[in-house]
Order: sequence, then C-alpha cells, then structure tokens
Amino acid sequence: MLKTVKKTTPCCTKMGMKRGPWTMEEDEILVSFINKEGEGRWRSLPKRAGLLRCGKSCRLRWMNYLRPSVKRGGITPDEEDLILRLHRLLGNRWSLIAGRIPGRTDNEIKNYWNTHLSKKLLREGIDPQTHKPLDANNSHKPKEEVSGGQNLPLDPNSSSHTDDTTVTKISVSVFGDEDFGFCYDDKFSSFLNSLINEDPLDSNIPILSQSLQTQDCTDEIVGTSSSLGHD
DNA sequence: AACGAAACCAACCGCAAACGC
DNA sequence: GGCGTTTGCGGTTGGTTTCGT
Repeated sequence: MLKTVKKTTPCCTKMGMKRGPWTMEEDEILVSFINKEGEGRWRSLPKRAGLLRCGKSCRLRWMNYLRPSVKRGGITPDEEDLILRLHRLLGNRWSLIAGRIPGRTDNEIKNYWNTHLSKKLLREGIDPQTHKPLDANNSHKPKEEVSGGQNLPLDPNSSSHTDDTTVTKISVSVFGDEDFGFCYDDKFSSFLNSLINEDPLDSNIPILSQSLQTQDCTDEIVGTSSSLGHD
C-alpha cells in the first residue's frame, strides 16, 4: 500500500521554526501574503512570506482561522442538527461534513463534536459512533458483521479518505442494514443535498432509498471497486 | 481569594492520497 | 510506471479559560 518508506519531515521541529499560538503580526503577514500571491505552495510559503513557521502550520492557520469565509462564533441549533445528521451518515469524515456547512471548518466541527455533541448523545443514551441506543448496542451484536458491514455509516477502521473525490461507499446500516454500495461523488453530493434539505431523521430512509434508486449506483457496486474511478 | 478540576479549542503530528517530474 | 514532494485529513495534545468548592 505505502509506496516506499518515506522520510518524514517533522517540519515544525526544524531548527528555528516557531511553534505555538500565532501572533497578530504573523497573522497579518500571512493574510497579506496570501491576498497578494494566493493560496497554495504551502511548503515554500513561509520562506516567501518571511514567516518562521512550517508550511503545514501556515496552511492550518489560514484554513481554520484566517480565511475570510470562516465563520466565527457559536454553532447554531440548525448547524448542530445538520452536524448530527451528517455524522450519522458519514461518521468521522470531518472535512466532508464541514464541506456541507458554510463557514465552518473541519477542525471546528471536530472539536464541537468531541466536546459537545458526543457527550450530548451519551447523555441521551445514544452511542455517538453508531447513533444507536446504547442498550441496543450492548444487547445484540448487529448483523452487519455477517455481511461485512459495520456499525458506522462508513467504515471507521478504514478511515482512509481515499474515496472522497472519486467514489464513496455509503453503508447506511444505521437506517436498517442497507448497503447502498458505491456512488460517484456528484451523486453522493446530490444525495447529501437532499438529505440536508429534508427534515428530520426518520424521514431520511425513503429519501435515501429514492435518491439512490435514481442514481444507478448499483452499476458501480460490482466490478468497479478495483478501478474506483481512476483513469 | 485560592486552588483544583473540567471544558474548550487552537495547533501539532503522522499518515496516505494526489500531484508532478 | 516509478519516485519524490506536496497537500489534506483525522486523531491527539496541551495551553488557556471557566467553573465549582
């Protein structure tokens, strides 16, 4: 799987690289540089901008804090509801979830989930990973193990993000042990949109079925997993 | 007022896919 | 097609703030 043993580059531990919280001066330098030169080429950006930070750190700071589109402030109830629904569907695919919530970053949503929502679900007796009642999880092992499925909408173990841009497997066992198979991203996107625009949880099942039925996903289920939309 | 515990969140780390030569 | 580099992701850490005693 891994091509070769890669020399990791602990960029932030390099000599002279600054770490920790960003100062206003650094923020200003980064913002004005990106406004002038644009995003990208993160690795060389610090040098070009005159910052004593690693590229990763600059990118993170920009993406999570400095971008003009980043919305600051508390998560609204609507957003919270959306996060819950998307997480039930997608699992810990924070960037995917964030992509559906304008102005919110994956880091912010991840933090909000870990500090608020997962605890809230636990208080309500719901497993934050499976979104099933805790009792149900304990009393009987779900049968998706038999079919190779998992409790999570998406396989938590294979946490690879391989398929985000090509193919996405939706195993919506949460909604009743159904495996919807593989769908290409545009289909998945429209499916998510339908989910977002529709209301509450229980009504999602027909929505899922309907939207997926119309998307001839089954064509992609068999035989294409090896090509996975590449080339 | 002082202290410790809990909560919060920005930032870091390591991994893997995507990209480019 | 192979290989090195860059980018993006999710998990985790640790510093700061808030809360309770």
